[in-house]
Amino acid sequence: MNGRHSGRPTLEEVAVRAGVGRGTVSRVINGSPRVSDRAKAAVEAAIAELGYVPNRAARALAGNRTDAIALVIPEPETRLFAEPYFSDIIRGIGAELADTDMQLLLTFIRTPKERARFGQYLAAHRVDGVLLVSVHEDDPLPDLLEQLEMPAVLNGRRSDLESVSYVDADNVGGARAAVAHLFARGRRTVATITGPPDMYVARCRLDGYRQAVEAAGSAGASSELVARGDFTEEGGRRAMRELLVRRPDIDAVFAASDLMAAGARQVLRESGRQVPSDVALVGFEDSAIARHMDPALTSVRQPTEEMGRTMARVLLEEIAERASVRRHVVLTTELVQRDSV
Amino acid sequence: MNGRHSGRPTLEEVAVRAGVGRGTVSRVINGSPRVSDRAKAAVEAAIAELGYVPNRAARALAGNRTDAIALVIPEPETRLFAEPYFSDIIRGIGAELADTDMQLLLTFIRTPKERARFGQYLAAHRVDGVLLVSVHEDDPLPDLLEQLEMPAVLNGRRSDLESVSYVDADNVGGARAAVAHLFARGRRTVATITGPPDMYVARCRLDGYRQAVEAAGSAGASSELVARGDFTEEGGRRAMRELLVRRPDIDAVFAASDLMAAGARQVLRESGRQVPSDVALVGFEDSAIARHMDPALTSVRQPTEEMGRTMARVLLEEIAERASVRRHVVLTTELVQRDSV
DNA sequence: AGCCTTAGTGGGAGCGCTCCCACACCCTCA
DNA sequence: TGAGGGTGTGGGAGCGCTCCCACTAAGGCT
Repeated sequence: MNGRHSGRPTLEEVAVRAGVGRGTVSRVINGSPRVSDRAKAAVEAAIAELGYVPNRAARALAGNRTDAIALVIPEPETRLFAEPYFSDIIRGIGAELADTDMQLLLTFIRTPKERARFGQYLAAHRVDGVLLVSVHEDDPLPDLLEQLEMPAVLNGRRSDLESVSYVDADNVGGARAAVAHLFARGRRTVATITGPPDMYVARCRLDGYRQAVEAAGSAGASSELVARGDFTEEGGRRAMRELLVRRPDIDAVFAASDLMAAGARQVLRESGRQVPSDVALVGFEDSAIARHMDPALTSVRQPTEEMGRTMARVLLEEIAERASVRRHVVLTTELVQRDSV
Repeated sequence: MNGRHSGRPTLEEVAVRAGVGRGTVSRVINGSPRVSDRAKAAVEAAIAELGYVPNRAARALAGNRTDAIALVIPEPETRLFAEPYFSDIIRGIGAELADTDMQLLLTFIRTPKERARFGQYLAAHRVDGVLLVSVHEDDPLPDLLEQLEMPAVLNGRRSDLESVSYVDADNVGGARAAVAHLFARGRRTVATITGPPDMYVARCRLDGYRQAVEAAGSAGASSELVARGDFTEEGGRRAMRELLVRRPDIDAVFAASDLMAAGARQVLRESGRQVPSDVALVGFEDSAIARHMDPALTSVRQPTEEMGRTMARVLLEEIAERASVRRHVVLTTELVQRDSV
């Protein structure tokens, strides 16, 4: 059944059926304006009658393109895959691609070997473009992409100076709003648990915290109130313990991720403090964890699905136009109020 | 830069460089045994020197295959995407595919239009095989796949009679173990909150519950102790309320999903009951929610990543051998004990 | 009327592979 | 010594498209 000639109609057969040439059928399929209405109608009828579907491989070979983009997920993040954050981004990407006939390739990069292989993929132009999630500051992939002139869009950026196109959330603004909210609720001693300082996103959230502290006219951002975490639950616990030692009088904590907030809450409870009556708590990301914490965690939501959509849209634009104009998009965040503050 | 001839070496160029014919190079690349060691070495050297990477499109066109498989995610489940369950499955699939040069295509099916389009994809043989997650009983896709003789593997099955290849977890055994554990801890009145009865997985978990109840020599599975949920948190709340009305003396609940367990716990707390002292609680899936509930939820873990790996492996086998031998794999589950029982 | 444009069209050439036939070449055996 | 089998090999013929050149027909201008 699966023989050499599978009986599927080809463009040539459509042409015969429609009584036109191969070129005309190709033009109709690709939406060229240089086709008469009569020919177009005939071709469309023939396509419908025959149930013709273009052969992707032939198209790719002849056209020197692939109609496929890769979504690259580096190893350290494959865990994060479980987060609504990622899945929403992917949903967004999928939604944006639905009307296209771009294919979405999922690519995990775990080992240096896989990284090298992916480099070859790129060099061999097996995809028309690349979507990169959660890039680290020292990730060489974006530079490789740029060098190969391969259209690419990052989710987040590596630094202020990011040159490759990216779509990011307003981390500074989100953090600022969260901390401002704590002050507005009458909290005075607002601490923060940061992400790893070598991650741009972590620095942004810390900046937001500092801005809010300053705006509140508080005694300036005392460095005693800043503890370093690493975006993990355990890191959140460690940082919280540290903060309680340094400043037992803390009455609010802004954690730069929900997971760290969860860790912090455990430590707070162990120390006999109630949330929110003794210490208010705000997280970042608005993940499932936030909703299911006790009390439910107030957190900063990023427009994740929209970010995914935007990433895809931006990439498609970059692929469409040959020239490589970089695009930088920053989407606003929103504070989701629950019971922890 | 991206011109017609991109300067990438072709198989022909490799042949010239190695001083052999095109056919020989092809044979080396495809691992044919009918090549002399001398020729093989020469070709491999030439490939390395030139940095040759086969052109996928040309290969697909000439070989009538695609070296790609699709992972299909139907709409109602795109939300579940956020669950570790899915992401682990995908991770497993990715891991298994890493050593292959199979590509993984992500395909969401949201609308009937998209479903139709995907049918065309299949008919046009744009993929070599299909991985299907969370199929519903009335899902026509598996039958379509079978009819098209397209290799396919389901995650879970539609019924006992499932004919298409599948990889499933031992839902019956997992549920049985969970409920047996409740009895072993001295609970007497063990209720269950089921999934929707039109889902095979829900029926399996209910079966497991019944088996354990019978084995415990309890007064048989009183239908009073079985409440119907729908795998959602709200469904869990509703079912729990119902159970408390029918049997206020319940001292344990087995929820067929963690999300329903979370809903149940809320209702239990509202009714003034403590978990686990008054009522013990067990979930299913071992999701992030389970770990972050208060108290942490004892739950049945499925070997999700292993399921993903197995799905990919089975699919690759099915693609490799032309004949369509169906494979049915059931992997064991494990009770993860936490604080809710 | 003659010329130039433009819209619309057909089909050759080629994209880079795999498949497979034909052809050496070597060894065996009678 | 010759027929009969392997092995290993080269290269023609496609796979189904897109690109582009050549061509026709219909109009617009002087």
